Amino acid sequence: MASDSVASADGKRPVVTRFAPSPTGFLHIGNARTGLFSWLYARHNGGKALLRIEDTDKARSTKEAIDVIFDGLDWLGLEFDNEPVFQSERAERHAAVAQKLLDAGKAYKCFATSEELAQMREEQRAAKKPLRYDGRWRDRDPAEAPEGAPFTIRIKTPERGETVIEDAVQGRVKVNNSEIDDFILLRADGTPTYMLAVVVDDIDMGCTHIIRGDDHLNNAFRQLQIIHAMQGIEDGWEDPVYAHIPLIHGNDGAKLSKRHGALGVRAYRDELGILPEALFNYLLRLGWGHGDKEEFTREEAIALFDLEGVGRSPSRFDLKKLNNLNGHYIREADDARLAKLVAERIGEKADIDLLTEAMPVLKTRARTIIELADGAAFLFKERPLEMTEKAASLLDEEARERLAVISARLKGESDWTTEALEANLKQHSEDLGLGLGKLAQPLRAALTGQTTSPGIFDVLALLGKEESLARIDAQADSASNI
RNA sequence: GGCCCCUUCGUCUAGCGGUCUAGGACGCGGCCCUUUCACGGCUGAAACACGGGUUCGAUUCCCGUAGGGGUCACCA
Repeated sequence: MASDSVASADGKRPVVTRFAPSPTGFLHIGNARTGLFSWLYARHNGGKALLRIEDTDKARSTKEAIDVIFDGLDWLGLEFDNEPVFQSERAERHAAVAQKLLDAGKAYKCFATSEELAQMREEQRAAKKPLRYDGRWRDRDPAEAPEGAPFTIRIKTPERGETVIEDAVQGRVKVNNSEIDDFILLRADGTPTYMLAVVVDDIDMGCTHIIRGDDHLNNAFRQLQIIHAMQGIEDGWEDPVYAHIPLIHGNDGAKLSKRHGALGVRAYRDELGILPEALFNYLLRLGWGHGDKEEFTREEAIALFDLEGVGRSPSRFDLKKLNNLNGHYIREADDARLAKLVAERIGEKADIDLLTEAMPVLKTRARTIIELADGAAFLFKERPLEMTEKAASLLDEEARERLAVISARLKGESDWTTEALEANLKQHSEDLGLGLGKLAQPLRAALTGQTTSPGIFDVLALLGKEESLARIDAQADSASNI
C-alpha cells in the first residue's frame, strides 16, 4: 500500500507555533497547558509563538469571553508575538481557498440536504456501518441538482492509500484513506467549517509546528488532505509538524469538564489563591518531565522544554500537588507582593505595612493566598475577639489568672521586640517552673482568638504593646489584680 | 459500533535491553525540631495491567487480551 503522504519535521524553517483557543467564557486549564507548551516550544527554539482566537461561533464569542483568554494568558506570563489573529475576520480567504480547490477539481459541490444526510447516518447506524459521508455527489453532475438549490463544498479525498503522520509526541500514526470521508469545506451559507478555517489560518500564519490537544489527532488526518490538495495550487502549503499532547483528566479519571472541576485559569487565581508561577510550574510538569527535576523557573523551563519529554498518556489533575507547589512559591515570594494580594482579600481593614512585616512568619504556614489571608486575619480583629471553641476552652480560670500576671509583667517591658519578649516570658516561665506552653497557649488564645498562629513572640511584636495588652486584659481575670 | 491513542507507586513522573533488591515529587504513616500550627530534616509503606513471543537477558522491542481515553456534525 502506497503511502500517500508523510508529514515530518524538516527542521529547516524557523519555528512558528500557534495557540488557538475558542472563546468559551473561560480559559480552560487544559487549554492553558496547551498554550504553555506551544509558547515554551517557540521560545526554546527562538521562534515565534502566535495566538489566534477561534471566534467563528458568533454566539459564544463575546468581547468578555475573549478578554478572559487574554487575561489568563497574561497572568501566566505568556506573551505572544505579533497581533492575535481573529478567525472570524478571515472568512473571505477561507472561502477563496475552497473556491480554488473547487476550480482545480479537488473539491466539489454537494447538494445533499441536512435531512438527507441525517437519514443517511441513521441508516448507517442501523446497519452498524461506519458513519461517514458516502460521496453521493462526488461524481455526480451538478446539473442534476434542482435549479438554485443550496450546496456545500466538499473536499475530494483520496479513496485509496493511507495517510501517515510522524507526530512529535505520539510517534508514527497512520490511517487508511478509506476512513476519511469527503468532509465539508464551505457550508451552504458560504461560511467556512472549522476544518477549513484551521488549516488555512495555520498555513497563512506560517505555522511550522502544530502543538495541540490529543483530541485533534483524528482531525489532523483530514486537515492534511486539504494541505495536500492545495500543494499543487498555491505556494506555502508545507506539511507542519504535529505534536498532539494528551489531555488532562479530572481527579476521578474522567475527562476534565466543568462538572469535574475543570476550572478556568481565573478561578485558580481568584478562588483558590494560586500564584501564577505555581500554576505555570505545575502545568509544565503535568505531561512533561525532565529527570527528577520538580521546580522550574520560567527561564529554566524555556531552556529545558522539548517535545521529547512530553508523555503519551493522559494525566490527572491533582490539586494537592498544585497546592504544595504553591506553598513553595509563596515562601519564595516577595513579602510586599504577598501583602498586597492578601490585602485585596481582607479589604479595608488591611494594613499593607503591617502585613508586609508579618509576612515572613505568615507565609511558612500557608499553601494558598486564601490560607495566607486566613492566617493574617488575627492582625485586624476587633476587640472583643471572637474565640474559636478550642481557644475558649484554653482560657480556664487558671489561665486567666496567669494572663493577669503576664499582663502586669509585660506592662513594664520597654523593649517590645520579638527577642526581648521571648527573653522576658521565658524567664517568667522559669520563675514559675512552668513549661512555656502553659503560658503561650492561653496567651495565643487571648491574642488571636485561635489555637494556632505564628510564634507567640512574633504575634506580640506584630500586634504592638498597646493592642497586645488590651487583648490580654480583655481575657485576664480582673479579680486577681496583682 | 468504526477508526485512532494510551497503560511504572493513590497521583505527577524517571527509566529510552543488563546500571532495577525500579529513582524523585505530592499525598499518607513514624521520628526529630518545637510555645501552637506550619516550615525544615530524617525515615517507612506504596507501582512495571495480563498473556504470549523476540533475545543470553525484558519495565524497556513485537503481537494479542483487558481496561481507560479520544474522535466520528453544514460545532469548534
